[in-house]
Amino acid sequence: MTENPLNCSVAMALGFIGDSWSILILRDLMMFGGTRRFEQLREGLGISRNVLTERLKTLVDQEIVRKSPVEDGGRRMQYKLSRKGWELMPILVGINQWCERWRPDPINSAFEFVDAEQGREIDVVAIRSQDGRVLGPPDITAIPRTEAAKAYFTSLTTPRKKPQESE
Amino acid sequence: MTENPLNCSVAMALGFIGDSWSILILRDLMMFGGTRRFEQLREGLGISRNVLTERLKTLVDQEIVRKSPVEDGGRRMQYKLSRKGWELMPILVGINQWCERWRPDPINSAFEFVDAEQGREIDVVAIRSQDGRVLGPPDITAIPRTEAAKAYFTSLTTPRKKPQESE
DNA sequence: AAACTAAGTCTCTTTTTAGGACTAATTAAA
DNA sequence: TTTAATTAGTCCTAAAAAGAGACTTAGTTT
Repeated sequence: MTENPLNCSVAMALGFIGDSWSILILRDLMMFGGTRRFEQLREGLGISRNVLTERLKTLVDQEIVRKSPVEDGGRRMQYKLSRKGWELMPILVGINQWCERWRPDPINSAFEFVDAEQGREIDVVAIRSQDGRVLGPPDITAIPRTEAAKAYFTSLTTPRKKPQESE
Repeated sequence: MTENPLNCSVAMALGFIGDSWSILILRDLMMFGGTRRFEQLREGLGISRNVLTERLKTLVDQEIVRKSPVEDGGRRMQYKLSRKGWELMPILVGINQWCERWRPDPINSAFEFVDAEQGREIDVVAIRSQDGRVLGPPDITAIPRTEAAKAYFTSLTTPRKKPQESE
């Protein structure tokens, strides 16, 4: 991926989590309490070492994951989700729920996230209004905040030159 | 990406939305009411034609996006989010909110999603219990549902052979 | 009818990924 | 305490994917 004219947060985030491995690394970390070691991740995901090395480096750079020796001064390393990393969990759970909802076969999912307290099901990850109503597509609008974003809206909304509405 | 030992929904989904372009294509579609045309997407995103063609094909295959001629029988095409596609919106909004929360600079984001009714701010996309409490990391547990997932848990939790706890 | 445009396709180059072999520093075992 | 194994990588090569841009073709405008 090169440059994106509208350099929004999403585009930025996708710079470091917008590949399938990074999200799966985070999934594995979350599934196992937030901490895993290099070889566990590699074996679990079936990712090649060089790519895992590179992905972890990026995640550490972004402070999504922290790297530290298992014992002080040792060479064994562990990778641990930071708070910032943990806060991506709604995304993961959201993807998981979306898949469940739309998968063609009704077999159960490999894993499920539950409310730890008594193992109860969690609610659906959704967009809500301030007063708690779940909002669907027509209820949500994207509004541009920066000049660049406004330009993005106006310059590209008309597919063909139709400058007749000049008022 | 090749195979992933734990073939969970997330891994599956990342097979078709786990690259940065697909998500950005969806972002653009969502920003513009759900419908865009090839050239608008290409120009807006700065993606090369061949890659856009390929991405759209995958999204159409997955029924996340629908392709249809602008006029019946015409060659001008439009790409339109399906319901399945729209339901990825919480993911997008979640990523956007996460970015806002963790960005180092306090400049405003390029765009923002708002409650269309009176343009009010929306609530944070979060994981909630059935009774509406926002759940944080320690309150959520991943539980394996399939045999494969259970194996994934047990086979990989111990980094080294420590078979002394054989009971 | 001529010019233009939209939505691709094709080709070539560069960048990423996959798959392994190899390595240095520990750690564990005998 | 010497020897064997393991961990967390690096390095190399082949294969796949992405990027840039020229070219195509049928439908649209002028």
